[in-house]
Amino acid sequence: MPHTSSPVSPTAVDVMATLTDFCRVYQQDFLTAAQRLDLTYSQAKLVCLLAEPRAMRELAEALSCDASNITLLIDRLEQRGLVERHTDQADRRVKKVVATAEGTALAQQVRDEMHGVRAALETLSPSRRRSLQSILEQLHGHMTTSLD
Amino acid sequence: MPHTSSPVSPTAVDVMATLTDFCRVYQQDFLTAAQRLDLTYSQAKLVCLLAEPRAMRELAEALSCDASNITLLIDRLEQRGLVERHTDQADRRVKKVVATAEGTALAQQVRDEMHGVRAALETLSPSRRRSLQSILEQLHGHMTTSLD
DNA sequence: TATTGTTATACTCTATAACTATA
DNA sequence: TATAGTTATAGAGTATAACAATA
Repeated sequence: MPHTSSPVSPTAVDVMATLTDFCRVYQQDFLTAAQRLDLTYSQAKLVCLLAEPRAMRELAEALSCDASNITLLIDRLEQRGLVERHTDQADRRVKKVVATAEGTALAQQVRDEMHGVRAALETLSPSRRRSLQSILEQLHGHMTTSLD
Repeated sequence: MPHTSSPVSPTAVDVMATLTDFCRVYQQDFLTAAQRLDLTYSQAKLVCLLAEPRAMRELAEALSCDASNITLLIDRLEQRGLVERHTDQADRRVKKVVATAEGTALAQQVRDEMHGVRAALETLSPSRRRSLQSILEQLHGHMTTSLD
């Protein structure tokens, strides 16, 4: 049951186990960063998603949760002055959620607080970094297009 | 504000953005797989962690939540016959959680149900797969040792 | 005394269903 | 009639604090 690197190429299953371990550590780093900034996990995810304005419905999709939950989550972020609701004039049913300056700054702080991931990435040589970037883009592209 | 691949090597910040996107998709695939098997997110994580017996305390650490929460989570898994508690004879305060045959099989099913990640990994050439494996091991190793 | 696991409690997250306002 | 967002509610996850059993 090979789990680590071997002279021959690892199978997709081997890589998946490694990827699973890595994503667990990544997620933990994200959670810790969020908590240091007084954000729950979902709040931090929302703030980081709001690089540009998004409808409530889109945010529910991105968090893969029911749309009804977004109301309260955004309520709390709005009370903290991190986001604002703007009715879409093209379709007055839609509310676009927009990050305020504070919200945008906090999203950046979340990323900055992910010391573990950041430091680990700094240990990569430029060529390995380029390689990782390229492979992740291939994987991500394949996974998102296959969902359409 | 470069986000995608470019002729020069991407910075750690560039790669981090890509990694964030990828981990979000990965996590969603895991959640969907868990829900198809009637497991909550935390339950699925626990089941997948129990390749070998672990103390309640260790599980809390792995899920980075308070130890008190593990009690109810394990209660539910135990009621479904997926895990068992065994008092550690070396230290009778400790309870080791052990996956049953059904629990082990279900953990494997969770991994099998992650079609998106699996299919994406299948698109990698052997050399890129080997490269990804090696890079992830470097990153994971760096992040876990820096936490000690 | 310190540690493991449990219980009780309160807050947050999440899904479901019923409602409103717009389309 | 269909859709975007809201409200109400119930079930699950989580942290805090206090407790029993064991070390």
